[in-house]
Amino acid sequence: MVFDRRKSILEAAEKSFSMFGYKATTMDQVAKIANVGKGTIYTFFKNKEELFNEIVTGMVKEMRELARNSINEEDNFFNNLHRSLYSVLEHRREHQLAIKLSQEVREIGTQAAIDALALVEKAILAFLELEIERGIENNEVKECDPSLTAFLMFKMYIALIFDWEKSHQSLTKEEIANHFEFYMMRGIKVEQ
Amino acid sequence: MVFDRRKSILEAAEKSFSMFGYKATTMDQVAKIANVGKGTIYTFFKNKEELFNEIVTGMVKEMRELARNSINEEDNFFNNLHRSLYSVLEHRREHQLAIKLSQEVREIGTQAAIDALALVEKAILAFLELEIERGIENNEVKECDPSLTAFLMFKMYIALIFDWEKSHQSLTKEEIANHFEFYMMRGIKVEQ
DNA sequence: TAATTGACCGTTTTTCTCATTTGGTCATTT
DNA sequence: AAATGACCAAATGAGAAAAACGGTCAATTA
Repeated sequence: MVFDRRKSILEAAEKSFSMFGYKATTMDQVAKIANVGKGTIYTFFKNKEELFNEIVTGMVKEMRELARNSINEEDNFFNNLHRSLYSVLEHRREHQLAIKLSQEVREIGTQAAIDALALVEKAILAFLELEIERGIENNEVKECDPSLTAFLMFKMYIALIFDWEKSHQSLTKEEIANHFEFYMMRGIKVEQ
Repeated sequence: MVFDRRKSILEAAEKSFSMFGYKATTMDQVAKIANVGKGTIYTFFKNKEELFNEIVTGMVKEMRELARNSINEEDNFFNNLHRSLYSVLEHRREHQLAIKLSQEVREIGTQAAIDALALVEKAILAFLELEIERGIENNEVKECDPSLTAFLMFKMYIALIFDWEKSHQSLTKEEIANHFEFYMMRGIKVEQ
């Protein structure tokens, strides 16, 4: 059984970035946690930023997988989309790395942390866009710009899950599903 | 013709807060611009915060008036709400004080600036809520929680006017009206 | 005598300096 | 050939000194 240095470095980095954020994580620390010399890190990763990207990419992949697995081909557009959006955003809300990076963006605005969270958002939007395109093809969703629709849908979920509870009691999963269905799917206008 | 010191102070303060933000505005500076002694300011306003509140309250009143004047009793819910929301948010976008305060919140997170913008948001939401209640009474809008509906409507407008253009070409007034009508009023679901 | 003022006060913020820490390298060791 | 940690220039942070701040009030003005 050989000692997999690359894997050890990645595990140490994930641990450290999750606990201290991007800026406060030092390469010396990662080396110590990983039980390797500092120079060894640089034989596997070009620099701190690339090591960080590797970790973030992994998180994004994980979330994409989660979203994919929430889709049930038998089920309808609305149920599928609600299940995957909700589970991804709940996962993100509880993911230590995502939490720490959000905090870092808020408190010191580290560029690398901003970029990482933007990457997560971009991945979610790309996933949503594909699902909306499928919805249009299946005639479950009206003709519309999938990109804009994904964008507004995402904003609505963020508003329902994260923003509303800043000034009101937080909503349950069922309430969010109902509101999503009411506002986004059916609209508020009384039909004449 | 007497010299209205209170008015002069208010004008100087508005100028200064708009140019430099809350934190970077000094009472010495306001006094100098207003052509009064620093002590005079404190005969009219308890402290810097209260002077600032006076200015912000004025801005909110101005926006409320603008929103009220956009409502035409003859017109329907959708047209009225679009006109007033759009004009208020465009006004806010171009209002020097609002711009400076947004920047200050982004860059240094001054509490007084955060509170001021929250006050503006609260006023807009209160206005929307009333209009939505009227819409429900007139049977133009389906039964729903006016508070949550106002909140989501506001978020959607912010997304369309401010957020979308961060990564795409900005939308025209007509496009925003159409998207608002499509997504919020009618919904994306194909009716069976 | 009522209104106005700016010198003044304690506190906060900014600036400057310098010792420490950082990301990254590379000659040496394994 | 792979791994290492002493080493380097650059970035950072602690701490002291100086400047600027909001707010007060005795002196001044009208």
